[in-house]
Amino acid sequence: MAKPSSPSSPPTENPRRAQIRREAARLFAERGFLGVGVDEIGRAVGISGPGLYRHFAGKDAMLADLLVGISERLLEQGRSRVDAAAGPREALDSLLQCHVDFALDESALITLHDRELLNLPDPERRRVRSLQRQYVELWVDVAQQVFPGLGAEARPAVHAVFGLLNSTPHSTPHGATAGLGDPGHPDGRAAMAALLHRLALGALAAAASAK
Amino acid sequence: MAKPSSPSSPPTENPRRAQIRREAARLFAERGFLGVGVDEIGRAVGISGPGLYRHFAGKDAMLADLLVGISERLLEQGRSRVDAAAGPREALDSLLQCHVDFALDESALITLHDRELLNLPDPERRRVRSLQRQYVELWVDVAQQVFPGLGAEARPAVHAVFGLLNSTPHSTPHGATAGLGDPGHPDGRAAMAALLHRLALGALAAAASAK
DNA sequence: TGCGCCAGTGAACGAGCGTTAACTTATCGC
DNA sequence: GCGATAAGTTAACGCTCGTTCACTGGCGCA
Repeated sequence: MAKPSSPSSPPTENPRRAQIRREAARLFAERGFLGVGVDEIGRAVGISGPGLYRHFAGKDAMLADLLVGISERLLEQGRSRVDAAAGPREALDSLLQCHVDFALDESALITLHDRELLNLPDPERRRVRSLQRQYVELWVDVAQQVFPGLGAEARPAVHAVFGLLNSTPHSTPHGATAGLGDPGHPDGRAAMAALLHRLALGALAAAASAK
Repeated sequence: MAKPSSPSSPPTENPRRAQIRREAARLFAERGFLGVGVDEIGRAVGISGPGLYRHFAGKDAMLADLLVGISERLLEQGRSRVDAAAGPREALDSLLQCHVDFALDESALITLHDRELLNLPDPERRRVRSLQRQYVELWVDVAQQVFPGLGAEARPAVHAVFGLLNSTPHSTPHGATAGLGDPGHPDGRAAMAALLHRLALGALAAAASAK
């Protein structure tokens, strides 16, 4: 009863747990939390259905683990980037690069992050919401310093930019880069990252100018 | 067996059907297609569960009706706006205004539009996908005319802009305008529309310049 | 060697859901 | 007035799904 609940990273992390996390994230992102059965998750990792309960307290616990994890990492990395930056402009670029990396490399988690909040048990949902709020706050502060013209529109503008950045999984279902060179080609990823960076900066700049 | 299936708009549209559509869209957007039961939809319109089957062939048919409807209206209105425009720049502004109106006024449908494609029966899913593809194509053509610098990045850029525009329901769950004046105030909506317009144009412009 | 634990299995349970069936009531054209 | 039809009702069926239970093979360790 005390085993399957885990602090975020015990000294020796069970590899099976990591495997389950990976496959569950992929399946949840593909067909939705309610659209995937535990038997299917089990089959994806080579064990069958109820065997998952040796590693997670339940299906809810898997989703909670994924969402709390991604929210914590986003906020933590975002903060460290901002702290390490020389000025607001560098901070914004660093935040952007960090978020784009998440969107491109962990698109499944990014998808879940704003799609499956509802299916979270109450305490974890509050925690994730709180982390998300702090992350937005971080962006709003930096954005207002770089673009003072934003004013009260900073927060909705930042939300919209998140929508822009997080849209990548929608247009490129499985790591393909929609029309930007060969999908598997490493330059495809770089081109997409650069494009997202430019789009986001251009959006914020436009929102801040011509009121 | 021939009654509950409807062409898009018979001369006299059953008001109960419209009511069911409205409530189902709201509930599906709030908690996901698989997260709401037919009893709940029935209760929302004042009848109970199986009574819905007098108006729709099944739960799937309700979702199909909603998604095909919004896809058709988006494409149809988009095309007529482009055809009526004097030039590419006016066409783009008109497309933007049209899409922003949809995002703000029918946020539930916009949410479903890219979230619940998976839960659609196969023929309707193909139809919706085809309509969406044509709608994207419409945007890509116009965007490339206004911003020739976009080149091959036009399509991913347009997808990203859709993510930006469609993010409004995420940040403002129920018609509230996150931080832009009073939520119910008519100016809140106008301010949000103008902001989204500027953000989208700025993003495209930035993507097209400084390659 | 034998004891205990870890990871996994298949069977079973209980709840919830979409759908169907049988039946009731009100409305409307003739 | 009267039968047909539209619009609901409740009860029930069948299936799926998350979870629990009893059990088992393998591995480390005294």
